[in-house]
Order: sequence, then structure tokens, then C-alpha cells
Amino acid sequence: MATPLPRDPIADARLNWERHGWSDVAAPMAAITAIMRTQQILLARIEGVLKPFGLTFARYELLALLSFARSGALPMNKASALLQVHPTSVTNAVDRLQQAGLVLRSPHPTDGRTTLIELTPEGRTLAKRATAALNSEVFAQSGFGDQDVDQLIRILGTFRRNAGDFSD
Amino acid sequence: MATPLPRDPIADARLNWERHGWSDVAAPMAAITAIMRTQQILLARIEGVLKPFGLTFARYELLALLSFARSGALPMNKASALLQVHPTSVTNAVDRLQQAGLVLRSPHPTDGRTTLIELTPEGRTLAKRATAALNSEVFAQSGFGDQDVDQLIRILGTFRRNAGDFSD
DNA sequence: TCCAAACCCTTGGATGTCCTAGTATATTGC
DNA sequence: GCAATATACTAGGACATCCAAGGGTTTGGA
Repeated sequence: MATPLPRDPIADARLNWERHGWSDVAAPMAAITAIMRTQQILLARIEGVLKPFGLTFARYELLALLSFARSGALPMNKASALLQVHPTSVTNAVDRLQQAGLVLRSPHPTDGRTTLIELTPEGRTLAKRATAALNSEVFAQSGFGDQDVDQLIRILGTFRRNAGDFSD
Repeated sequence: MATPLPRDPIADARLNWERHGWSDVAAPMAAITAIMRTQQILLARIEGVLKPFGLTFARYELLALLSFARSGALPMNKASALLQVHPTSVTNAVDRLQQAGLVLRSPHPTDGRTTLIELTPEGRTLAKRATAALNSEVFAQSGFGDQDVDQLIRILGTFRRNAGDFSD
């Protein structure tokens, strides 16, 4: 990893905002920028752990989602909705997972428009192993204190609800 | 935007983790997943505001960084370090900004390896207008309460420092 | 009954990110 | 002074994401 910067670039950006007379939005700007950067750091860690399994985060998420479905199968559009990504992203992920023999497509029994994604035994095994790796190498060492984890879940949960993700 | 889901998919994932005996990492998993999703929502908002200016977030960040540099110019490697992205990403952004007449490349006066990125008058003007738009349409309506903004800055600041972003 | 509107998935194109490798320039050490 | 190493940028490739558009399937109202 690169050498740490001598100063926090986001704190500097906040100072710049204040110097230019945008003090009223300097703090939210800093918070949002920090979320962007944190996501980047976390994604890099996750992808690093998944790489040995031949998985990316997008593919892992789909695999994990399927492994929790009772039947081990889901319609594409359902997966798209639950993962909250564009349908084309699911198409892309399924293409690659299918080529790797981890999932397969099957026609929906009653709706001819719908395609079901189904986990293969290999896919189920790999999902299990990848999850174990993520649990021990990323989630168990998240770098957030227990209280901060609770705060994040609360703050971001409210935000996501207000953004229209769910109506719970 | 899509119809809200009836249930929070991240809360459901957390329950799945607990059901599978991974209770010890279920909360950090939920927090990290929430950060991923929140970043996605915020990025979409930001890109929506920047689109009328012909800018993406990556290009805007570079433009904004240059506009705060005293001389209006920075070496590529400095920009890469401050934005905390790969050098090739900066090359990509500069290519497009240069094509749009917003920045230009000039040789470093003493180091032949280094290329300076310089803001054009058009670039400076556009940066100012785009920042005003982001301030009023995104940062001023972030969806986070004032106290939550402070919490986020604190929690994520600690995380980024521990991750090696800066040594402040 | 039947056709238009809605829905589902895929293709093609644009963008951004990273990695690896390659070229050019500086710096360091002998 | 010159060779070895380090640094700076760029080119090419792999992935993921989104949008726009197209083709097939269902549904619902006239």
C-alpha cells in the first residue's frame, strides 16, 4: 500500500470549503466524501480476499444471495431488485458464473419471460468457502469498534430508507 | 427510481448470517454492506447533478482539486495521491478533461518525467458552477442529520487513518 | 378475442477502476 | 562517469456499472 499522506485530504477539502464561504455544507461534503473513500478501501479488501476463489464482489454477492434462497434459485429480476443493481449487471455476473460452472440458467415454469438462476453444487460449495474467508479476513477485522458498527447501521439504515430503498 | 422493497435487504442478510452461526460477524457485515449501498446511492445523486455539466464524479474531483491549488496546476502523481486513485485513472480523467478544453498538460520545468495538469479558464469556471450545484442539490440535502454527519466524519476518519490513508 | 402496454432479459456502447507492462527521465552508488 | 535502481506517465486488457434499444412473453382493457 502507498505511503500515508501527511494530512487527511478530506479534512483539507473541508477547510477549503469553509475558506470559500461554503461552511454550511462543508461537514456533509466531508462525510459524503469519507463514505466514498471508505467504500473504496473496503471493496479493495474484499476483492483481495475473493480473488483466490476466482470471484469478484459482484459475483460473490449473487452467489451468496442464491445460497440463502430456500430453493437455491431466483429469477433474474428478483436478484436485481435484492442486490439493488441494474439488470444488465446481473446478466453480466450470471454469464461469468455460468461459464465457471457455479450457476445455471433455467426457464421459469410458468412465465416465459423469466429466467431462473440456479446454484450448482460447485457454486454452493464455493459460496460457503468464500463466505468463511470474508468472515474471518474482513468482517471479523472490520476496523470499526462495536459501538461504531451500531452507529453506522443506524445512520445508514435511516439514510437508505429515506432514499427509497425499502419501506420497512 | 424503483419501488421500495418491502423489507431491508441488508437487515435480512444480517439475519441470514445469524441463522448460519456467524453472529459474531453479522453486525460488521451489515455495516460494511450498508456503506457499499450508501456509496452507490450518493454516487448516483452526484452524477445526476454533474451530468448537465458534462462531468462525471471522477472528472469533477480532479477539477475541484486543481481549483484549490494555489497555482491552478498539479503534477499527475500529486493528483493521484491526493485523490487516492490509481495513476491510470488520473491519466484517463485528464485525457477527457483535456479533450473538453477544461485542463491542459504542460511539462514540469525541472523534472522531465513529470507532467503538470493545469486548469484552463473554462475549467475554472465550470468547476465553480458544478461545485455550486453539488452544494445546493446534494450536500445541502444530504439526508444525514447534523449529529450523524459528525458521527460519520469521526468513525470514518478513524477507519481511514487506521487503513493507512494518512498519519495526521 | 385481440392488440397495446407492461414486463423480462440481452446486446452494444460509454465510463471508471485496477493491474501489468513498457518507455522515458532522475537519482544513487560504485 | 556510468550502470543499476527508482520514479512518472501511458498503453492495453479485464471487470463492473449504467443507459438506450431491441426482441420475446404476458396481461388487461376495448
